[in-house]
Amino acid sequence: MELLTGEFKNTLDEKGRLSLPVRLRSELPGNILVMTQGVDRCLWLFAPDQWKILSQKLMETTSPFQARSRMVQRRIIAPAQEVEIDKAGRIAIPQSLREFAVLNRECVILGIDKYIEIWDVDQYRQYWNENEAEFRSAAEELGSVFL
Amino acid sequence: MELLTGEFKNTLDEKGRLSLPVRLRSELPGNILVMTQGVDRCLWLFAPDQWKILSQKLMETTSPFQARSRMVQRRIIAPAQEVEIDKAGRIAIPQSLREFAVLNRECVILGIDKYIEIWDVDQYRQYWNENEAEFRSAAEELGSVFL
DNA sequence: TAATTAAGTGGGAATAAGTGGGAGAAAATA
DNA sequence: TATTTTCTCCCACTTATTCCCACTTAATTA
Repeated sequence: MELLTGEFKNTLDEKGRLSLPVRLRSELPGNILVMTQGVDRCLWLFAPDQWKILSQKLMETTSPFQARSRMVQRRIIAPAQEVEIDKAGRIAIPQSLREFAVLNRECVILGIDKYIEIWDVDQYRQYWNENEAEFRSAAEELGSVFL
Repeated sequence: MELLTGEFKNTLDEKGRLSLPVRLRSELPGNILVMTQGVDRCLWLFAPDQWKILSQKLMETTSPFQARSRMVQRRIIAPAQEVEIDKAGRIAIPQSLREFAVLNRECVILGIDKYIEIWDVDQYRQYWNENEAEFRSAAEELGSVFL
C-alpha cells in the first residue's frame, strides 16, 4: 500500500478487456474503479473515493447554465463509468472510452500516484515525441523544487 | 445507485424511439422522465423530482413582465414534456424536440450526474470540435483543483 | 535446473442489451 | 362512417457483454 506508480505495457483483447498490472492492482482499495476521459487522448482511472472528491469539486464549481461549465461537465464528468476488476485482474473498457483514446491493442498503463492513465501505445509515443522540447522547458521551471 | 454518468451511442429508430443505456436507466428512480430543450442543440432529461427543483427555481427567479425571463421560460419550461420508459428501456421522443435537436439516427447520450443529455451524433461532433481550444483553456484553469 | 506458482491472455457458452418490425388500438382525416 | 395514420404493446432477432475455464509465459522457489 505505497506506490501507485509504474509504467506498464499490456494488450487489450478482442473483447475490450485489459489486464491491470498487479503492482497497481495491489495498491487499490477494492475491485471497483471509475474511468473517464483524460484531458489528453488517454483514459483516467480513479479509485471511487478519489473520483468522488474530484467530481464533487468539479460539480460544485460548474453550472449547466454556463457554456464553459457545460464543456467541462461533458468532457470530464459525463464520460465517467464504473468498471469492475474481474477475477483475472482485468477491466472491460466501455466502447465510447475505447474509441476516445483510440485504443487498438497495445496499451501503456501509467500509475501516477493518485490515479492511473491508459494510453494506446502509438498515441503515447506520438505524444511523447511531440512534447519532448516542452517537457524539457517545463522541467527547467521546476528548478526551484529541490530534494 | 451511484453514478448517473457515462457516454453512450444509440440509434433512434423510424418510430422516434431511443434506448436509454441500462447503466443510466438503472440509476433512475422510476420510468417517467421530463424532457426539454437544452441550452445547446441537445435535449435535457430529468427525473421528475429533479425537474421539479429546477423548474421551481427558474420560475421563482423569472417574471412574465421581463423580456429575458420570458425567453428563459419559453425555451426551458415550455418545451418540457413527460416521457415514459417502455418495457424495452426506450423513450419515444416527441417530434418537436426531435426537430429542435436535429436528431437523425445516431444519437449520443450523456449522463451528467443530475440529468441526461441527448445529442445527434453529428451535432455533438461539431460542438466538440468547435470547442476544443476553449476546453483546453478551461481545463488549464482547473489547475487549482487537485486530488 | 526442475518444479511450482503467479501473471497475463484467449476463447466458449450463457446472458443481457439494443434494435427492428408486426398486430391491434386509438386518433386523425376525409 | 370509412379510411388512413399514428401510437402502443408485444415478440423476435442480432450484437454485445459477462462469466467461467484453460492455456502460455514469466517469475519464484526448492
